[in-house]
Amino acid sequence: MPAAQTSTRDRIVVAAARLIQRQGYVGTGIKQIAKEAEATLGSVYHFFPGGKEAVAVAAMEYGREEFAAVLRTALDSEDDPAAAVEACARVLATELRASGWTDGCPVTAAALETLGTDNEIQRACATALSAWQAQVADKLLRCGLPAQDAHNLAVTVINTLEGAEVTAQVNRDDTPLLLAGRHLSRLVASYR
Amino acid sequence: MPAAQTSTRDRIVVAAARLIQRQGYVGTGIKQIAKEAEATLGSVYHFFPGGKEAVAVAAMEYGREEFAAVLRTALDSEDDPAAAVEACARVLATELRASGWTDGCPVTAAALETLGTDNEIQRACATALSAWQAQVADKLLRCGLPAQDAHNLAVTVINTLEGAEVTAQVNRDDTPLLLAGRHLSRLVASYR
DNA sequence: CCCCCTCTAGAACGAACGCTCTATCCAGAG
DNA sequence: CTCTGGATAGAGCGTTCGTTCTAGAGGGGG
Repeated sequence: MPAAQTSTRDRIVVAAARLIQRQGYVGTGIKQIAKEAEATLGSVYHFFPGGKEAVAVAAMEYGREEFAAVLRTALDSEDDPAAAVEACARVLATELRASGWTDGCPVTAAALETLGTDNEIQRACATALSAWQAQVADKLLRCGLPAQDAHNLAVTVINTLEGAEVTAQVNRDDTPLLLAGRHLSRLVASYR
Repeated sequence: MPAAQTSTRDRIVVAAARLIQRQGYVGTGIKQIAKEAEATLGSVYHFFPGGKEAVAVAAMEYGREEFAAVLRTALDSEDDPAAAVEACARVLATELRASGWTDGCPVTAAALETLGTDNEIQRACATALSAWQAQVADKLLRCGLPAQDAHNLAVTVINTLEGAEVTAQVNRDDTPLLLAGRHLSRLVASYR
């Protein structure tokens, strides 16, 4: 019984989330997940009879909540909506750099790999993106922006952060994220 | 000698580019590339002794030029820089929809899958992103924007389009791209 | 004519894949 | 104590992976 304290199931989900975030869905093997989680193959299939796809769905949900928490903290750290959006970009930049540029968006890679397949993973990724957009929209609404503007802006805010994060990872440089923060901040301010 | 007219090498590169764009680098097999290109495994390794990675690098370069051509046409279709940027988003939306939401950015998936590996594929992806940014920056410069603003904006323009395209693919809906166009247009206009 | 070189063709290899299966462990119920 | 069922453990299945290798097809120069 290694790596006690946390349940085996949780360790599997966390390990899967981290590995898929870094190597994608196809590039991550079930055996690798088991090894990283200090579990065995039998345990993985015990908790996830649906196999690799079921593990990935659980991992996407975990990643969604993890990222949502980061977003919430950043959004709540500033009263002004423009400043709040910029804070999100700053936090992402800090965390990405701290991870050695490896831990980007937890769902993008898996989403792109499973595009044509109409599966549960796609749905989980879409749900995550919607949830994050809703968080930003909620903040903008509470700051008094018109409903339509708030929802539209929230979509672009998340999308720009996603794109900037990818570029930051590829270049191993957080400038794209910081620029995204500055530009998004200016954009949001222009709607006040 | 099936599928004449085009050289075997070119068919391999084009097929690889399309497959990697849709399924990622890891998810695309060498044998699948050969089959799709109507070539044999021997031909693939004849033209690309470097193996799968060499094929992928050539595919990334092809994708870079293909996307650059689309970008060039869109940017040249409008005089006003804000309108030009919005035209890019519109063209991407049209093409993405026409492909059945499968043909997104030709390098993002491969870039994310090979993040920690410090290989040629990473370099090819970074080069592609830089090239596209340079095209946008050039347009903004020619429209009279200050050099610093033009270069910074170009980074965010490409990143936002990338992120919006991913969301559009996941949701099978081009709204994210159209919103990106509107917001980027407004952002660019605010720097005039 | 033959030689040679580019390109095509696909069998075969070891490794890794997702998954199934049986066996074992062990805490708690009776 | 025995019994039971959730949890753990990993060998082994068939398949596919990237790669290597040998063999042949085809055509221009000696």
